[in-house]
Amino acid sequence: MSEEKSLNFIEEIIEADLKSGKYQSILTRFPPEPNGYLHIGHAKSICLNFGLGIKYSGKTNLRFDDTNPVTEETEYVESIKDDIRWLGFSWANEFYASDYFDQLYAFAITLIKKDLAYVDDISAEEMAILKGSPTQPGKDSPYRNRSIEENLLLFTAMKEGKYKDGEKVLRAKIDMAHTNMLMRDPIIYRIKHAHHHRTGDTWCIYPMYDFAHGQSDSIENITHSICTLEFIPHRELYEWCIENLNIFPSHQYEFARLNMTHTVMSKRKLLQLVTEGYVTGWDDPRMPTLSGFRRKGYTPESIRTFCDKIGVAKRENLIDISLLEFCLREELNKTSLRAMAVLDPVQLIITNYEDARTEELVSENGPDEAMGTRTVPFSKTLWVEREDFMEEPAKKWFRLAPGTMVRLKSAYIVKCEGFTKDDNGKVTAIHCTYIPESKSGGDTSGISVKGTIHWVSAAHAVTAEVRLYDRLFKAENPAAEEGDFKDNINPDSLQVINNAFIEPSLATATLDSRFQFLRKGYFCLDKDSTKEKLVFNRTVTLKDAWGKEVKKH
RNA sequence: UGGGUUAUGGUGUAAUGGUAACACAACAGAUUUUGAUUCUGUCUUUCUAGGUUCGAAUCCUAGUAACCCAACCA
Repeated sequence: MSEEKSLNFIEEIIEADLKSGKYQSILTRFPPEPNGYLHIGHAKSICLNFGLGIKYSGKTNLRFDDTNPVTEETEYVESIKDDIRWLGFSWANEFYASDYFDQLYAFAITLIKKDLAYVDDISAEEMAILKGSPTQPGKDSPYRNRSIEENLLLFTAMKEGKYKDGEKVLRAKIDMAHTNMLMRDPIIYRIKHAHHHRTGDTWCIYPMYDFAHGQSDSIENITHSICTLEFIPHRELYEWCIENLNIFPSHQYEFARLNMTHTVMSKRKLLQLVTEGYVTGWDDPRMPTLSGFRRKGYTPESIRTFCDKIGVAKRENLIDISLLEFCLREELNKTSLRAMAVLDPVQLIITNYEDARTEELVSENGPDEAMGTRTVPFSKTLWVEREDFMEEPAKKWFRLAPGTMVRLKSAYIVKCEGFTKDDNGKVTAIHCTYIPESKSGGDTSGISVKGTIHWVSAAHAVTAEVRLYDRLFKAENPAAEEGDFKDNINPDSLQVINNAFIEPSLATATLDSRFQFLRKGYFCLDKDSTKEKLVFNRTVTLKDAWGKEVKKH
C-alpha cells in the first residue's frame, strides 16, 4: 500500500507550502469562460484542480470568468456545470467574476487614487502603435499624465455611460518600455454597452481578464491558482495588481495544456467546426468536447484515468489519442454487456437445420460470471458479417471459406458447403451444414476450430442504425499543418449504416447502457434513437490484430 | 545582445549527485467459443560541446532547438 507515486511539480509546491505552514489548507479553482463547451483539455485542468482539492483535503471553487458579455451565454454555463458533474466532481462554491464587479470597480478607483491608473482616449490603432513590439519599447500616450482628479471624473463618467464603446479605456500606469508587453500600461477596463448574462444592463464598463482574474482569486482566498503555460507572462501583472491593491496574495502556477493527436483543442476552431456545419453540434461524437465524448459512449472514469496517466508538467506535449482509447477499453472490457450485431450482413443458411426450428441459446453477458447470461434465438437462416467470408481465403484465414469450419458463437460449428452470387459477383448467401453434437456448452463432436464468428437469426433480428466514427482529422497534429486546418478533416470520420441487424435483447437498451458488439467494438445507444428506429454509436473499436495482418500485405 | 518557458525512447511521465524506470504505441510468441481480453518477450532514451566529481539526466560554462508574448479575448 505504501507504493508511492511520484509527485508532479504542483503537488511538490503544495506539500512544501503545507509543511512550512504557509497555508493550513489549500483552495483551488476552475475558472472557465462561459463562451463555449468544455473539451478534453479542460478535463485535464478540472482533474488537476479538483483532484488537488480532494488529495489535500482542501476545496475547489467553480468560478465563471464572465467579464466579456458579448461572447458569454447562460447556455454555456449550464453545459459546463453538467460536464463537471458528469466527470464526477463537485465544487465548494459556484462563483462568477461578475459577482465581484462592484469590488473590482472599487479596486480600479484605488489604483487611480494611487496614480497607478489613468483614462486614455486614444484609439485602438494608435494604442497598438504606441505599444511598440517585443523588440521595440513602447511610447507613452499623450493622456498618460492626467491628474488623479480628472481620471476619477472621467472613469466615473465611463461607468455612467457617457461614452460610446471604444471611446475611452482605463489603463494601469506601469511602464511603456517594459520588456514584458503585458506590463506596457495594460487596459484594465473597457466600455461595452452590452447585455451581460447575469448583471443585465447594470454595467457598461467591464474589467479585462488581467484585472478580474487575479483579484477574483484573491477575493476568494485561492491559495494555488493553476493555469496553462500561455499565462506565464501574465503572472507579473497578476502580482503587480495584488501588490498594489494590497490584497490576499494568491499565487499563479502554470502547466502545459493537453494536446492530442488527430484533433484540435482551440475553442475558436471547435466553434468553427460547429457553426460551419462540419459536425452536427458541440456534442457531435467526433468532437473532443466532453459532451461529444459522453454522447459517443466514453465513461467519466476512463477520462479521469487518462488525465491521471498523462501527468502534469511544463513542457509542450502531444498525447497519442490511443492512450485515451486504451483507458476506455480497459474499463469497458470489464463492464460492458456483450451482444451480437451484424453490421454488413450476408445470409447464412444451414441446409441441414429444420426449417421451422428455433432454439434459445445461452450466451454469457460478459467476462465476469456475475454478469450472468441471456438467451439468443437461433434458426436455420442467419445474418453473418460479409467480411467473415472469403471466396478465396487469404493466408492464415480462419473464418468462412468454401470447405472451412467455424464456430457460431454460443451455438454450433458449421461447415461451409457453398455459396451463391448475383450477376455482379456479390455473394448473396452462404450455405453451410451444422454439426449437431457441437452445440455450445455440450460439445461432444471432438472438433476444434480456430475461428468463432458472431451472427443474428434472420427471423428474430431487429434493425438498427449504426454510426461508426473515425478520427476527425487525418494529420497527427492538424493545428501544425500548413493552410486551413479544415482542409485536413477526415472525410470518412462518420460512416452511417442504416440497416444493421442486432440481436433482439438489444431492443431494450437504455441510454446509459454500454455494450460490446462481439468482435466489432463498444457501442451505446444514441439520443437520436426512437422506438421505431434504434441508433447506436460506436464508442471505440476493439483492437484488431487481423486488420493489421491484412494491412501488411 | 527584446523578454519568458521548456529540452529524457515513436508518444507521455519518473528518477531530486549513486543500476535511466513506468505506461501507451510498435513488433514477436502463448492462450482463447470475441483474430478481443489475458500472459510472455523484443525494440528504442538523457539536445550539443566542454567542465566539476570516485560517480552527472541531475551541478557549472557556452551553444542549439522548440514554444509563448505586440486582442478594448480569456
